[in-house]
Amino acid sequence: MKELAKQYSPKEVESRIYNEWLEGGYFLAERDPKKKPYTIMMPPPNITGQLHMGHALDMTLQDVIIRTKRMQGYSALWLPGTDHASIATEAKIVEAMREEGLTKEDLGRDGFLERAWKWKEQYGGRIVEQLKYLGSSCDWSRERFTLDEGCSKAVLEVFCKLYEKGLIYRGERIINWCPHCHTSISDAEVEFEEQDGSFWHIRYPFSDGSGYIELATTRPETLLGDTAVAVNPSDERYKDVIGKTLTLPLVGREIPVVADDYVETDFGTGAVKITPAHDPNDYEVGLRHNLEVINVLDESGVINENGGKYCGLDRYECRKQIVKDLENGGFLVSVEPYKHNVGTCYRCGTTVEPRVSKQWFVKMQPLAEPAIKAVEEGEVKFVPERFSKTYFNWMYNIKDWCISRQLWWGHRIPAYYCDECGELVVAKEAPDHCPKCGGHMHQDEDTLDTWFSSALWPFSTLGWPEKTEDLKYFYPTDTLVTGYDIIFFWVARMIFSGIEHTGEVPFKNVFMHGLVRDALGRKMSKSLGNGVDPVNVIEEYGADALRFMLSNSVSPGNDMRYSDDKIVAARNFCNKIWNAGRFILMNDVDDVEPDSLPETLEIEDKWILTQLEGMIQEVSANLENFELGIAAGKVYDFAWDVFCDWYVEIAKLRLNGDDEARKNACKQVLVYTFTRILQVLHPFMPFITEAIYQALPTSCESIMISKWPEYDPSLVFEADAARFGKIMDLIKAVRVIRSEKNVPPSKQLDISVETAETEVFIEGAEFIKRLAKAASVTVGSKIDIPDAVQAVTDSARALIPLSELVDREKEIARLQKELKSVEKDMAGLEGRLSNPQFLSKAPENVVAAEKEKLEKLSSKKEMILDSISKLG
RNA sequence: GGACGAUUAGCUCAGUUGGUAGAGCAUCCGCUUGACGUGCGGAGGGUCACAGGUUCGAGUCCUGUAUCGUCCACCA
Repeated sequence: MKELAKQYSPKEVESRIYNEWLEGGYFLAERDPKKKPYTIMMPPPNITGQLHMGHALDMTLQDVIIRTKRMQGYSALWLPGTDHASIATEAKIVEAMREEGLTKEDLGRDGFLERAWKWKEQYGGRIVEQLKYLGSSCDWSRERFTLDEGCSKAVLEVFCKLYEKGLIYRGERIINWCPHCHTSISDAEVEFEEQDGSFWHIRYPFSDGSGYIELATTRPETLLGDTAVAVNPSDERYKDVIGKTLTLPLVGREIPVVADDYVETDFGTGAVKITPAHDPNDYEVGLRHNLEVINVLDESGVINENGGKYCGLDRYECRKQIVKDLENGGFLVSVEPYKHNVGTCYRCGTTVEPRVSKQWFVKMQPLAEPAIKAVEEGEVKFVPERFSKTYFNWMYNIKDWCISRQLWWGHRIPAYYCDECGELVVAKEAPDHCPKCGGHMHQDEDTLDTWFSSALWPFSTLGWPEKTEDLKYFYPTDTLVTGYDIIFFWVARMIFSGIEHTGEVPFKNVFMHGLVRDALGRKMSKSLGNGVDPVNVIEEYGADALRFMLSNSVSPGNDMRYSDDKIVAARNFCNKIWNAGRFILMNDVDDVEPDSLPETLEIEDKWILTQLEGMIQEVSANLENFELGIAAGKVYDFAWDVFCDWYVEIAKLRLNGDDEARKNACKQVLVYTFTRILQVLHPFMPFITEAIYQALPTSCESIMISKWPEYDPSLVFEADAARFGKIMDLIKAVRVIRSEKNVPPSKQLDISVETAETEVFIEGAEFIKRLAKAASVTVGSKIDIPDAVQAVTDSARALIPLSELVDREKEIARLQKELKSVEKDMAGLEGRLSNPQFLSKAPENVVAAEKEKLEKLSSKKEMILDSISKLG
């Protein structure tokens, strides 16, 4: 007989079992032509990162799905990997270097990259190890890294292909510049944040001395780059000044007044200073009016030589100085406090500066169109569906994607320029010399946006652009699991990339989840210090508890809260399962034939099997529809309330009895049912279910490769289950009486059951004895016991002679109260059933169900009335 | 300015196609019950944010309002 400890201790089993899985090779996905593939690509965590609750949720959901599919007979591939996260990683390395007094330039590009790779070796493995603590069943043999050889090859291929098609171009545009990260960032990487600022009203004098124009700005320092003032052509106030010349205060530059529809007449003064180099709208105006573009900021946000005497001042220092000078010069009219949205860098939070510079872009329009269509036509489905709206909204208004970054850590842009003639060549391999003049060529200094390589993840990881066997078998993938926060960054870009480069959508389903917040609903963040480290939680409560807590409280697309209460509840559930297993094993089940049922099934067996089948059917459907939280809840209820609290308690009757045949039959049903509970629970709680499974008599060496239980209608016994339900109802009713009358469990009762269905309760007498603590159970169609307390159900009433406890008045009052509630329910039902509209319009089965309810209630009412009359 | 989400028991949240509300935790009562006190049995507690509408019937569908939250846009 195998024995388990009284309490489940995760630490003792988790690492052992994970290693067994690894050794068994169960995570490896084979290209089995007899099986259907099911593929999930893991959203690659950043190499710099540590596992946080968001990862834990994301990974748990993926593991639940992939484990289910694997058990369901699919060739299930969950491909893991990490992301080089160019900007985030480079920032961290630069920061570390700064503590040593080093800059990037000190090391040079090669030296820096060497250091970055070392960093990757050092920290890249950490998060992977943490994924293993969680129990993640990824195919580690296929682990990838966005900067590895294969992914880099895919990036080169894509870049060159898009360039040849004219979908990648280089040009001078206004882009978002992060003065802290020293790089351009894409529109998606800018986060807007409401800030308190000021609105400075300034007057720009006309050059001919005929007065001035008043305008307002939130960024006075950009005045240094002004090359015009714009007004709306239809604005009566400024009709006569269009075309006149102004003298830019402090600078003295002559700038024109131009007319442009972009200017709103009812905002501010109706006149706008135009700084083409440092504002996206102004840039557009500048293009329309052929204005000069004067860049006044350097890469750190410091005023450059174009700023004249302000050169060398930080942008905010300059702002103060300019305001002071404007005031002294009499140009400042007024200052008002002003709340406005300021763009910040999503990585470092620094206020971004729009800046004109030469960058590489992806032309989005032609790529977006088929990607929109794929979602519209349901080739890619969002779960929940509403996120497709977010997706469409972004895709319909898409702008070209700035992909060049002034960083070193990343895929270097495969563009080469001739030192002599400036000729540009884009090629996978560096050309020896200029094809035009034979001159020496040098490579573009910039690298690509990290999301450029992530966008290729679903196929670059399978070997694309080679037509590998893996690619043929596992692509397109099935489901992407990720948070709604990266729809733009990643999901959308994977969709158009997949379609463009492979001709197929990269995945069929996008299962979105929300954020894990703290117990108070706040975002977990470093600055708040409210983050909960999943590794600590695993150490304290076990990976299964964490996983179950996360999957039990998830609902698609919604945020969730982490709380200690929930994790404790999940831990307790683990313990419950553990002890159920322990109980079964204590009953000497080694010889039980696995996966078979006894020839003779008793009523409680038929009942539990009926319940089991229903649960299997529902949970399988819920999992199929990505309703993981509902699925987890159902297994929890079934395992705890149905199996442990009822079936196991009743099983003890046979297990403690002398009839060996019945004993063995009971063991068999116990093992059969519990094994299926473990299997259905396994995707959620892989470790504990494996530990118990291996101790049980089974036909498979590991639960994770065992066959998922399928709904078997031959094990559904509705009539028997209904009869058993009547017995349960009576037991519950007696328990209520016991509790209300404060009858201690040690006091055994003599219970008489009066019922029209005597055979049901004769069959259930033993159950009633055990679960309602009765010394004897007498069943009859007519029972007359004076001074009995009565427990009434739909189909029977239990009479309990408790003369010493019976206070007639109180008992009558109690019954009267119950009568009232029954009558209330009946009134509702009768009302409906006497409504001709209801009878004619409601579906038949609904009407029949209502009638049945009413019949039950009315017989219950009769019994209560009878009880009252007997007492009175 | 636009879009979306949330609003259900004291707290955290379920509620799958409309059939008169559920769980966990918390509270209260009882329990040395031969798996488990990380447990067992029982109880109390909700006019499902508000106002209309559709329907025989609405927590569930429609319209509007309020509060909170998120995303997008960015009027200088």
